[in-house]
Amino acid sequence: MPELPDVEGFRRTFARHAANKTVSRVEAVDRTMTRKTSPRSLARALARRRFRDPYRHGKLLICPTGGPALVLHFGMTGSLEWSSGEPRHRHDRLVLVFADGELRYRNMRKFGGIWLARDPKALESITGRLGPDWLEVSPARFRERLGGRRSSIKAALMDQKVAAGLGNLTADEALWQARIDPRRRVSSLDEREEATLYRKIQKVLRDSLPHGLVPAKRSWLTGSRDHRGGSCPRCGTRLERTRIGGRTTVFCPREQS
DNA sequence: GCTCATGTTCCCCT
DNA sequence: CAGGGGAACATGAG
Repeated sequence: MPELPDVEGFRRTFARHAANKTVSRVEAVDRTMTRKTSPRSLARALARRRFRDPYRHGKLLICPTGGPALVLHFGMTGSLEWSSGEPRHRHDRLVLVFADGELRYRNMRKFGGIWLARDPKALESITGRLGPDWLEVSPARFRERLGGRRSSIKAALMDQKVAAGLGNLTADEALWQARIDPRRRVSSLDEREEATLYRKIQKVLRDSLPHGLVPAKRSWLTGSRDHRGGSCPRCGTRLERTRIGGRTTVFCPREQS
């Protein structure tokens, strides 16, 4: 699931249950998921620390303590679950234990990862490869960062160095709403199309935020993309699928060309 | 058995 | 060097 709206949902979960609270201990850390640290170092560094308000950069969730910060990436199947009694799940890869319950980082496929940033410089080494967060980037900055690319527009939107947070679903959705063919070269878009695309991306993200996921709305591409033989919610044309950047890409061949 | 999956990275070509 | 294709990663679901 995790694209920007999903991670924003996880941020809210963390803020509600873990921020301004002290972790009593850290358990069940899967050692194949820790990056540049080990389960033991992580547990030692976080135990008895008090979390501050978490924030998000693209698909990364950053959880500062005042000392080290916990950084989570959810890959394709990650989530954050609060529990005050239910048994743990087999895919829980990290458990933060608090006095009133547990916050569990769950991740079936184990893409993504868990980092410990001991100082601002270490944090910068984790986030530094990402472009600005999509909810913060201005239209001018977007155009500037997009400029000069020779790739398809969809590949550029998925590239987290341009701006961070879009994924396969949100990229397809915004391109469909903007009526732009995902296969087009970035250089072929005119100013008006770039402006429309920017607005649609912002709209897709902002409309999704309250749900904490990208909703499968009937009026959106998301509502039809999963059915075999699905049709365009606007014009009824049979949707087409192809692969761009290694990912399934769904679009309306009539309106996006 | 087979295909496909909302992410990222790395290798090999062009 | 930029970018595309494909594979890899790990674990399912249908």
